[in-house]
Amino acid sequence: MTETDFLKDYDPSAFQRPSVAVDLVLLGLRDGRPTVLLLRRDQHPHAGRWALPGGFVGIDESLDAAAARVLREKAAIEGARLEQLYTFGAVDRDPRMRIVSAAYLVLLTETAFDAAARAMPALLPAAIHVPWAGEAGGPVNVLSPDNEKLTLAFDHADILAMAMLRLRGKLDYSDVAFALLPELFTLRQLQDVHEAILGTSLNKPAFRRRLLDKGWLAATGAYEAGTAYRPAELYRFQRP
Amino acid sequence: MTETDFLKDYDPSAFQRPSVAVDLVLLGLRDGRPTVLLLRRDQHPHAGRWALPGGFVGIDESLDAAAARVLREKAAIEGARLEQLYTFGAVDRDPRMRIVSAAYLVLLTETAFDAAARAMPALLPAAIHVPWAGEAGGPVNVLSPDNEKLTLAFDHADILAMAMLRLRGKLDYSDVAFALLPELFTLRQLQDVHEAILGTSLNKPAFRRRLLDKGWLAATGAYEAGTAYRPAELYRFQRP
DNA sequence: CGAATAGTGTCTTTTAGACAATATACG
DNA sequence: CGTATATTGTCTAAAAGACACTATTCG
Repeated sequence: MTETDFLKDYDPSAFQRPSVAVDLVLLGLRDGRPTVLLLRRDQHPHAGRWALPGGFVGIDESLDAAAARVLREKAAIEGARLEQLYTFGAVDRDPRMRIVSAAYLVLLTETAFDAAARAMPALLPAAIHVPWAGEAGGPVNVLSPDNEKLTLAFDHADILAMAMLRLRGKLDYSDVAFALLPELFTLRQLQDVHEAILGTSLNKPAFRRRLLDKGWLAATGAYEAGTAYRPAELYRFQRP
Repeated sequence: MTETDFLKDYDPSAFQRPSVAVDLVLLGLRDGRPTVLLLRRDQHPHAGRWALPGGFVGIDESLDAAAARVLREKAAIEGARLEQLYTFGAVDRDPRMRIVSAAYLVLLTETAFDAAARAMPALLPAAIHVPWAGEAGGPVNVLSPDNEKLTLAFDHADILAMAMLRLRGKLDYSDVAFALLPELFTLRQLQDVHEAILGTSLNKPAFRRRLLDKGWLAATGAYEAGTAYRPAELYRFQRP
């Protein structure tokens, strides 16, 4: 190792550093479709485009803590589950300056999603349409409430595509689906969540069997109310 | 948004920034066991402990490019496949200064692994022992060639544990296993790789059926040579 | 031929898909 | 009772596990 390398390793303060940021994918389901909360940029660059909420990471703040803070500041949400997704580090991803950004995924129940949209009127709930491009995933379309196709700022479309892909991949070995549902839910609601994330329809008896066999579901004996037909039993998620 | 927030968003150069680094998990198989290449630290902090090769990310260098450069500089490897693993951003993960580090996984064939170990004598090939702690993964043990348990520097044991977990998770829907094998390989070698990563033994006929049915394998008609018994046919990996 | 491992056949068990029958609510 | 959906039963098809049998090479 040369002297220069040595110094470089030991005194990186002598070198210019990238800024470090976090970006949040706030994901919920609306009308049975995956939906994300976006902020409209009104400044250069990408003025007029829609962006994921984000913020810089403080020098005394872990990545996770920064994500939690941004969640609080920009969406008024406390204590939701944050999961790191991927870190985007292309040199030119932000034309203003070099920013390395760790993307986080936050899964919201319908209640939490609506509360955030109400508390922060600047947040636009935009539906995500995932064209079925095979297992590999692919670019996603983002639609405004008026069904207009939105253009996202920076590389945020890539971030969103990765979020959807990750979600699909984790669907049947993790508890992500339950993070999108309220405490009590019916098996049909659970199946709807799976179908929305996968973008396919599933066989009902097989789905029930499979999920019940996992041992993650506890029947409550209570039933949904206010339906015009036979009410479904309510279940609760319970760690295996 | 307050004036302060506005300035903070627009002029982060006024704030202290974390350093950004990459750390590499250089993974191969030796004697049928997962093995990682480590560097011994001889400076404070964690002097005497073993660490993953790593380096700082330049201001004009993407994360991926930095990982490729470190791979070249510290392991003399060109053009291997790099896959981003996770970004570690705890405040105190390095006592010297705030460093956010993106961990990358590099899968090496036995040939490439040995070449790196020979080209860079400082690199120690350390066997990874993954105690079977269920699907969730867990801490891993790292053993020197003399079978002594090594203590890793910083949070590098966490990084390694995550690498093994990721590897296991991707094993049967991606081509990771083939990245650890030479161009031509036997089905038994492929099964050995799977067993080493999973830490379990697999059923031979079922394994063959499953892998052949994926359509990723092309029989070459050639056979291994120099065995004291019936030679196995050589296969090649071929995208589906 | 004996030893060692490659490769295959087949039976059983498990899991998933299809489809329909039964059950229960509301009005 | 009619309608709409929940829940279950059952048949079939596909996948995985177990185990043993045959095949091929070396010396």
